[in-house]
Amino acid sequence: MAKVDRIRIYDVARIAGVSVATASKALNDTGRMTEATRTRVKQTAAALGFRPNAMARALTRQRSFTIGLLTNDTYGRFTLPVMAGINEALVDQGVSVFLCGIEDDATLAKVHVDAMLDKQVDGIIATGKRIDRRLPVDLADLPVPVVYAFTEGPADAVTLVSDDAQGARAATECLLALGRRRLVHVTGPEDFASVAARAAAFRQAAGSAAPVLFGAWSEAWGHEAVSRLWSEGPVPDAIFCGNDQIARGVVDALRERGVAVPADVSVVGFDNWEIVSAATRPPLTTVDMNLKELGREAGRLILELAEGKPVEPGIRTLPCKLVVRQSCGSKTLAAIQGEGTLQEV
Amino acid sequence: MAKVDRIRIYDVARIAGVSVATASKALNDTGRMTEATRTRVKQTAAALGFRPNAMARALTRQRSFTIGLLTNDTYGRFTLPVMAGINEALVDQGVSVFLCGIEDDATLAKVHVDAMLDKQVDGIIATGKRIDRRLPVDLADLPVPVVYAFTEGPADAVTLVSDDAQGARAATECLLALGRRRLVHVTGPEDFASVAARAAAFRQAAGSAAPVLFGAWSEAWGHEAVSRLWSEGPVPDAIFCGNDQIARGVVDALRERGVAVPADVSVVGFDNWEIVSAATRPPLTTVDMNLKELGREAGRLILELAEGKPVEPGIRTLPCKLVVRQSCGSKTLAAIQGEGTLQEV
DNA sequence: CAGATCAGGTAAAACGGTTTCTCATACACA
DNA sequence: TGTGTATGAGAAACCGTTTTACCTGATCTG
Repeated sequence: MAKVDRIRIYDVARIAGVSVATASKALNDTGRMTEATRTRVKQTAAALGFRPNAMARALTRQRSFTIGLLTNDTYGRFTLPVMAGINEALVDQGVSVFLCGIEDDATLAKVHVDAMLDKQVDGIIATGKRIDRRLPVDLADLPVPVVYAFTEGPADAVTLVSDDAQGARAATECLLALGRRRLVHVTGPEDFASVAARAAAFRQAAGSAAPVLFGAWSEAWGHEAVSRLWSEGPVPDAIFCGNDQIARGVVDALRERGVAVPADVSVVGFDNWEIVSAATRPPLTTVDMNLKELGREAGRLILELAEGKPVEPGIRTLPCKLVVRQSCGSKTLAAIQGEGTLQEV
Repeated sequence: MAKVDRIRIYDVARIAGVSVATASKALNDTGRMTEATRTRVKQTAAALGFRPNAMARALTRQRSFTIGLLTNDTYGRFTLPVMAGINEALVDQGVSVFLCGIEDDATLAKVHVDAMLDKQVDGIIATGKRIDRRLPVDLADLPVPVVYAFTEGPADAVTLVSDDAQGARAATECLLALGRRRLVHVTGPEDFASVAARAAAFRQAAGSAAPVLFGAWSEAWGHEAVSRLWSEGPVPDAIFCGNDQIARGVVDALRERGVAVPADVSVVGFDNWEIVSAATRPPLTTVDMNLKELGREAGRLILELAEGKPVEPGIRTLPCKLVVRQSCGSKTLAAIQGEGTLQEV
């Protein structure tokens, strides 16, 4: 930690032999001056390693090149990829991200939002772990723009979600394309909007009589569902699961029962949570919600809003893509479905 | 998004009938004035909802109340808990955190560090996914203090790591206390410092003849290790695993082999990665590295350094704690070991 | 050749606070 | 009554940029 005094624009100006005003304009490509002067200043600045003080700049520009990211997903399952995307979209615009983890604590959320506003963020991205729940804080009437990503916002807000229906349809159609006919959907709690959307899309593609089993988002529920399915009626030849944890439970239960995956039964998951989907034996074919792209889009949008550009409010739906591994069974599936939303790995 | 002009200290001063200077001093509890004046100003400020502009304040104070968090752990396994701890330590000090994800990309790292310095961060916390690797950027000679948490730093830096040896010892001693005698350690790649430290501690506690199997950090390796152990020499009655993924592979392999856990074999993991350890059947007894506490400590330290207080450089080791679930077998283990580093869940 | 235009540059005023000095006033003391 | 000293408050400088307004020559126009 070397305490060196930073070079100020004042130093650059003095050494380049111009006024501070000229130096500023030269460096920002504004104002009028000979090209010679401009390059001379720029070269001097570069030689001295001048980097403008962002605080001082923010003070006059009324723009801090900083945005706040609010999340209640402390586990990171959904937030991490979103964050990666946001960062990717913002880093080369020179925008930094304040990360604020609020765990469903309204007071904490308020503290963080206030701190962000004090620090003059140019905008806030709100993100969560559930698409149909709001963060425990009201972000309407803030003096800065807000983008909601993977969490519910007010009706007139800019909101980004992944297309649950399209993802579920892709999964179901994949199973049908493989020749499977007795499809079952084993999914999470019925009160999740995603659950309802995926189930509806499943039924639409697989036939309204296709069974849907609601339960918990856990491996244990996957196990239980299998034992229920195999003890009751006709056994399915394909199971589409509401998330990868359930799918893993299903696959494990089938193996223990001596049912071959994918030979006897095809299984498809949802989320593409690699830690689960890649460790399953066999690795899971699953629906990827493209959360990183969703984050990138959120970054782009908050930037546009921060720059005062108009952005159409409303809910934007981003497509999911099916990631084909081994649990569904085909190696030529990509050939069968020629869609852009499909990805062979 | 309501565009309301923020209240400035100027407004507070005018309405309270004092000068800006007095207002500032009143609000910051500095300078001299009658108590009456001070409270009047404070009340006015509160009534108006005045919140000082952090940028302006940082400009004069030379302190931004902002720190940067640099990480290459994009997966979040280790960074997330650390982050949570940092946040916890900093939020009520009014300090915000810039999150910078750099994925082993030196150029990206440099960009982020420069951006952080431009934004006048008061300090930087570097964190990673591996205790014996450095981030791809040199943070020595920075004009701000740096704390290294769960990543390697220069010898004269302030570094925080968890106590691998103590954690491994706790796990091994737990197995011994349960009456197990044929202990095996199944762990990750030999070139990890953590692996070496844990293996050494294991051997020290279990006897130098106790076998150690090095492999990968994966469930698959856990499977393979079991098949190797059960095909070769005498079978163990306790397996201490280098992480929870290996442990889960081990437990699954044992179940498939008809070996009862914990009746026949006790299994202990490492990391307490809940998504793995809690989903294992039976749930894993495992070593928790206390990463959140490590984060909290990192937050405290960077704060002290930022305030100019002296902090003894060197490596600080934080204790792990054993989290007892069902895979090791005892329900009265807590009674056997009376240590403070033990936690029943 | 006077007056208008324009190119190139600078001084000074923001931005919103903090901090250092200075200055009345009141009070104690000789 | 004159002098020295706390005390409370304000004026002004400052932090490091950007931006506005203005100035000075040079060129153009009629």
